[in-house]
Amino acid sequence: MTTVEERENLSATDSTLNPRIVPLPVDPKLRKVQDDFIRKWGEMGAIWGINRTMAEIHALLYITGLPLCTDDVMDRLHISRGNASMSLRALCDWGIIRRMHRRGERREYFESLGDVWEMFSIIAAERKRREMDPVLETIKQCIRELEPDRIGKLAEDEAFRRTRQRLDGMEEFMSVTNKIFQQFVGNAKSGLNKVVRVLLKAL
Amino acid sequence: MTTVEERENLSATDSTLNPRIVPLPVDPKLRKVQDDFIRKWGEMGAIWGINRTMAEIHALLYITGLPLCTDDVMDRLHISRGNASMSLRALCDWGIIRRMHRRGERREYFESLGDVWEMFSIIAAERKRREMDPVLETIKQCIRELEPDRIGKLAEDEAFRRTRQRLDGMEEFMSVTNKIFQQFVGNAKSGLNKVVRVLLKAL
DNA sequence: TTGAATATTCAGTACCTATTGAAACTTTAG
DNA sequence: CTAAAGTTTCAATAGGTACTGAATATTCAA
Repeated sequence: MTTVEERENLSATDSTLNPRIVPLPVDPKLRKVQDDFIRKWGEMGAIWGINRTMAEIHALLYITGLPLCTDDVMDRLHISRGNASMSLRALCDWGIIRRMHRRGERREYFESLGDVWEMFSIIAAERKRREMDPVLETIKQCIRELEPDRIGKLAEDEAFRRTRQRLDGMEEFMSVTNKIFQQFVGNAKSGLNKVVRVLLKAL
Repeated sequence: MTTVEERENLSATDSTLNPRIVPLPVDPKLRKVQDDFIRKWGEMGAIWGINRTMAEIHALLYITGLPLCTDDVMDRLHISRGNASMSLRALCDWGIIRRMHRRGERREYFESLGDVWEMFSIIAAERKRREMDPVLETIKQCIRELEPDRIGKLAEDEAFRRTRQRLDGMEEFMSVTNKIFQQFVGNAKSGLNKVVRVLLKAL
């Protein structure tokens, strides 16, 4: 971690060189709260299907509400440059953080989306696409392969009937779930979206 | 895997000893369909927060709709006794498969719940308890720690205000989500439950 | 109580994912 | 163009989770 010292030496001797927008040292009380949040968010990355480091970086950007650069992230979370770089890129790919250029600055900054609803919509959309859609496709394929014209008189066999029944149950469930996701994901640009408003009113 | 042969030799010489309720060999067409389903379900275990083997065992029990014993599972999925035992127990703990005794039989059998809605309710309830509740608790704790009477005049500081704002946004989101889960989980004993019916009507 | 059938546990290992850190690459100011 | 700043890549490896299979425990019929 020589980079840190180097950078701090530089700022000490010439504070206009490589100035970070927000110095990392922060009021200890605030910092504790932020760290608690970051830790928990990291542990719970599983909910998102995201690994710990990615979750922590996101948590840091979200909770501070500031654009931070790679070095800020490295310093605050004690992770390597490579890790920070890859994870930041992955978060950008997900679309829940964004790159930010500052006029006249070389360094790139990253900031989190501020709207939680939008963030979760994005995540939901992506996971639906990656995880639910393929399963639904497989199930439909399975049902097709068990259609009577493919299996002939075996269609009456007990084992076939049971399996087809189970496939039907699963298909119904996933189709309905899919539709709901679609809605949630579709009009979710900001704030409580339609799905949620409908539910809150009705319950 | 000597166990398999031993067991099969036994059945060959004395078919009343250790009879498995359903012989594993199954019509190849049906078997292919079941295997496709099992494979995909295993790959997608992540959705559930469950590992591949557990997901595959569950898929097998679900798709066949039959009570199977540990050896059936081992043979069909080519996994070790230890693995089968641990995974079956974990699935029982989740509550999505059940142990079954057959009168006059020593061996234990396992069968999957048949109602997909009930299964997912159970899973949702468990994940909410394990994953969402602790995060919400942490967030509330963070908000408490940033209350003006704890941090005094710092409450007006820009950094504090931003962090508090972010915490509030997250809290709103998670509280609402939590309520919806609660409903889904509460009255979900069977079939399309209230939450889903409300949504389907409204959308 | 005994022993055969069955079930569970767990130390060791295989396998896989995440992380590091140094080298290679890119960009821009001068 | 060159040097300095910044970014990305990737081989090596650390670290963690899942799996095996033999040892141990449990159950039940006789």
